[in-house]
Amino acid sequence: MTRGDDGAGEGASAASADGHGTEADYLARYRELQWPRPSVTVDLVVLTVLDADLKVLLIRRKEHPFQGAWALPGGFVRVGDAYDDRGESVEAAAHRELAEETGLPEGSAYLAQLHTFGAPDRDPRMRVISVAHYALLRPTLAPFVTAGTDAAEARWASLRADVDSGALPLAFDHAEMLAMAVRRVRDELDRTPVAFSLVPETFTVAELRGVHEAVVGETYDAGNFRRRFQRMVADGLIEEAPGKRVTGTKPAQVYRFSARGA
Amino acid sequence: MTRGDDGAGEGASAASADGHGTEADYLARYRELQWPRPSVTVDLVVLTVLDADLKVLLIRRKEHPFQGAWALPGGFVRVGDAYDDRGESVEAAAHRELAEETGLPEGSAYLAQLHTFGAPDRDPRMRVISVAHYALLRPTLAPFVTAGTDAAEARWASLRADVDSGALPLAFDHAEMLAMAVRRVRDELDRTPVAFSLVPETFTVAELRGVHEAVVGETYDAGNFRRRFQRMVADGLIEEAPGKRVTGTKPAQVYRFSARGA
DNA sequence: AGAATAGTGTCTATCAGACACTATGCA
DNA sequence: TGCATAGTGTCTGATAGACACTATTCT
Repeated sequence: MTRGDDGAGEGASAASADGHGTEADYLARYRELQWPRPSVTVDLVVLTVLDADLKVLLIRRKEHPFQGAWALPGGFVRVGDAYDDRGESVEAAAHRELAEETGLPEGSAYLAQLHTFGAPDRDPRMRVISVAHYALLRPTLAPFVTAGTDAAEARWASLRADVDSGALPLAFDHAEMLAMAVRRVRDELDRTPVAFSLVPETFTVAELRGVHEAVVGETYDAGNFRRRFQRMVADGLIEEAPGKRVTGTKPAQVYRFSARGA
Repeated sequence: MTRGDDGAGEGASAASADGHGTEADYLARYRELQWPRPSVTVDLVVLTVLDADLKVLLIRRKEHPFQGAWALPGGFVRVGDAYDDRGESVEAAAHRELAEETGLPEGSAYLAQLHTFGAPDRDPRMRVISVAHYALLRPTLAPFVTAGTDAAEARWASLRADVDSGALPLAFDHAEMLAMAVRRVRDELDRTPVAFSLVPETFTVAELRGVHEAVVGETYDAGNFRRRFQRMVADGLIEEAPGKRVTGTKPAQVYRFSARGA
């Protein structure tokens, strides 16, 4: 790049090409300058597993564009006036939106940044750059979600049955965001403890296996999966919890995630 | 979130609360509205391996703030007027900046998005959200880089000797970006073919091993690494290239990356 | 008693790590 | 000739996958 338009760098060289003067002087002069700026939003891929099926939270659009279509929840990052009031961080915006869209208190779900989508025409109204995030919600909390959404219609859509089939086409580039989120979660499933964000606080071996199967989309050998599970117990990643899970058959031991594990 | 400020969604509900009318009408009215927007930049963590040492490209800042400090190269994403002229995509901005900062033609390096940094005060001048990327450059191209950078002083800094030691403190939140980039590359090294972006077009077993060692920061058993290498040959990921690499001792077979591999 | 799931054992193939070793070209 | 590096062989332990099997509880 040429001098004068680097990122967080020398953007004010047109106002202060020599770079002299105090920093305070510099900042004061800096505000005189204005370049066009994009709107910045966060979009959320909120995932859970219900009925052994991977689900995503979708909102029905009431406005143009894509009126009536389904879309990922999201919202603008609040930037205040961008100078004296700087507004919220991107992370804070994502947490705030997640709480607002689900009606659940902040911290109810695992939330992480996914990817920033910045194609010039991704929103027909104007230039919008969106920082996509993914959130993993326990199935025990999922039923409470729609209640929290004010006005807008919301639903848990099945990835397999509703989205991949094309029955529910998504607005904007949200299909791409969703696909990337699923790919990411699949990838992290075997390398990070994300799976524990998709089961109840306490869970059985079969329940954890069910989450893996729903996310990856194929079945696992129950015996082999149990051995992996046992290793996690041995490593201190998982610990026994009191009680048994009563099903229609032999009750199963319940476990909980142990944060102090490897 | 509440109606009226969702991300790429219903931002115009204040102007068109009923959602009726044609989409064209809607877009026309939409432009009347303005909220404060952040500046958006791309920052680049450009990495290479020289002398068995992981290096990062740094630029010396000539302006406030952080005048005289070292920083990652970067620049604004061009958004045109954000309406009729939408400007470039974030990816295009990253590629453009990489070419401008290095003086190398586009496509000379592997480039991927890393993470978006959006703390409200990360730039003291104003609200700036930066989409950080990382780029992996072959060591054979690295020496040509500084020549391409106009005016600004640039250097290949050693991560170990210059940055981690604290000898070269970085401006803004660039240390965090750098740390995240290194973590990411380490992570991908064994799961993706990124290592092939850090060796010459043709390379020996020892050269590829050297890249792994420089990135991870520990030595590998030569014999064991060779077996991994051989498996990649067997899988078609790597193929023999003509010629031998002449060193001070026994010449070594050279190989090349084969894109059609697994 | 029978169904269904919880939970165990075993065999094989693959791979990482440790390490001893041979082969070859240059100084 | 000696040395440094290229390149090979072997052993062990950890793990994934396939699959057969036992144990326990509910209906």
